[in-house]
Amino acid sequence: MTAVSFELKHVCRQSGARYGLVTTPHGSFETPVFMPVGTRATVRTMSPDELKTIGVEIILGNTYHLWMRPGSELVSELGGLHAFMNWDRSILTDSGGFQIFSLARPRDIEEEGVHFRSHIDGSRHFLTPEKAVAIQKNLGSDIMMQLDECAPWPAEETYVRKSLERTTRWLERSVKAWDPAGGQALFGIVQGGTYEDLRAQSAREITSFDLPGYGIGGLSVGEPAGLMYAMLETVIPLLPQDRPRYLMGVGSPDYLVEGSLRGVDMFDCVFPTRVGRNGTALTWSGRVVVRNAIHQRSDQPLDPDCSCYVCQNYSRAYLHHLIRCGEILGLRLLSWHNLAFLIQLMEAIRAAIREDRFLSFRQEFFDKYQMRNVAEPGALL
RNA sequence: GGGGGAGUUCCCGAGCGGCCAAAGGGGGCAGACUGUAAAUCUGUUGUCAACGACUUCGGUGGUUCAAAUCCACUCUCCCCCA
Repeated sequence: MTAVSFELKHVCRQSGARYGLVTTPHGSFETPVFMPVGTRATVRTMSPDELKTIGVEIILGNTYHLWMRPGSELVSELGGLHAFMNWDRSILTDSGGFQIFSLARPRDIEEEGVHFRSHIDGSRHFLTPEKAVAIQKNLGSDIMMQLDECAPWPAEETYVRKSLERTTRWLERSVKAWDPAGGQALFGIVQGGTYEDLRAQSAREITSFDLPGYGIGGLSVGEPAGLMYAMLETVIPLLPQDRPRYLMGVGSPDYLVEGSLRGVDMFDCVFPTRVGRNGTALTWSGRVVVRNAIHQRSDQPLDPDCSCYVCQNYSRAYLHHLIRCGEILGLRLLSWHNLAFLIQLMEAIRAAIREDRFLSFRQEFFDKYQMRNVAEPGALL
């Protein structure tokens, strides 16, 4: 019995998009799903109870950050990440692969692993595929990610090939370090930059390992959206139907719709929380920069069609004021709304897939969703 | 009444003959943010017919090729002594 299982429940007859169910030792959730990011054992500004109220069923933690502070042994000693942070639903932990991309320099990466300077105190550390598994074992997440190398964009083809092939070798080592009967799943990660042949090569190599799920990494790192969609169209047909596909680090509402259409089951992103802390709300009409002066006197909610606590209780004018003041409640309420909005969006996506009308839903969505900022509250009507 | 100090662009505050439309900060206006070194970062912030021109540094009048910067008078504020 594997720790994490996936059941493909329905394929939309109109679009081919998937609706499924993932079960972990900490519960089940329907897919496509959005997973809020809680890098340091907390989704910034949000309590676990609030996340539950919103309807969040799985969140992320980060291997690199929790390794640096407070340390994975300490988390283990206190009963694992679930107990430590008082979150009894599912947790997926990232391996530190993204930190290779954002923190390490190219020459710090070698075959054996990657050298890091702690961003906290500057101390030197060495992360290997085996160590990433060991740390995640201490954390006790439901889904562990392999240590991978996320190449930047743009990147030379030769570099991307070397990096994807190393990611495959790192997966082999990760699998050896992993105990499939230990209550935790391990996902491999497809890389390959924006080269179709390399993406296909990586997908074949990674899926040669029989795993509970597969991540698609190295996308949404600055490349045009069209390129990302093309890569998904290359990779996803090469992934097994009966395993969840996780598009790492995505994303914005439009990406979630387009990713779901192409067969992605799981998404995660810091976007809603970060952008919220910086004064932007996500709505059915597009992005609303509540920080902007135009909302100063608006008694309207962020989104009239949103059922979240924030939209039921606070005006744009008040949120504008809180953000302008730098008040903590402002950061919280915008994070809250943005997460709640994405959860509602995913619910709507799943419903449309189940009811075989996802292409229609997508059309309606983009008819209303402006890719640029929405200034006037009236534009919501 | 006597002595000393200060008035700078929305605010605070540098500048103390030319390289000054005037540092820096705040505030304002806008942009970015996608497996979180991000409650962060970036641009912009006198006017205009705008790679040039014009108006600004309490006021007025001077000195000088040239003044926010020097001189005279004047207005306002602060401190000390009586």
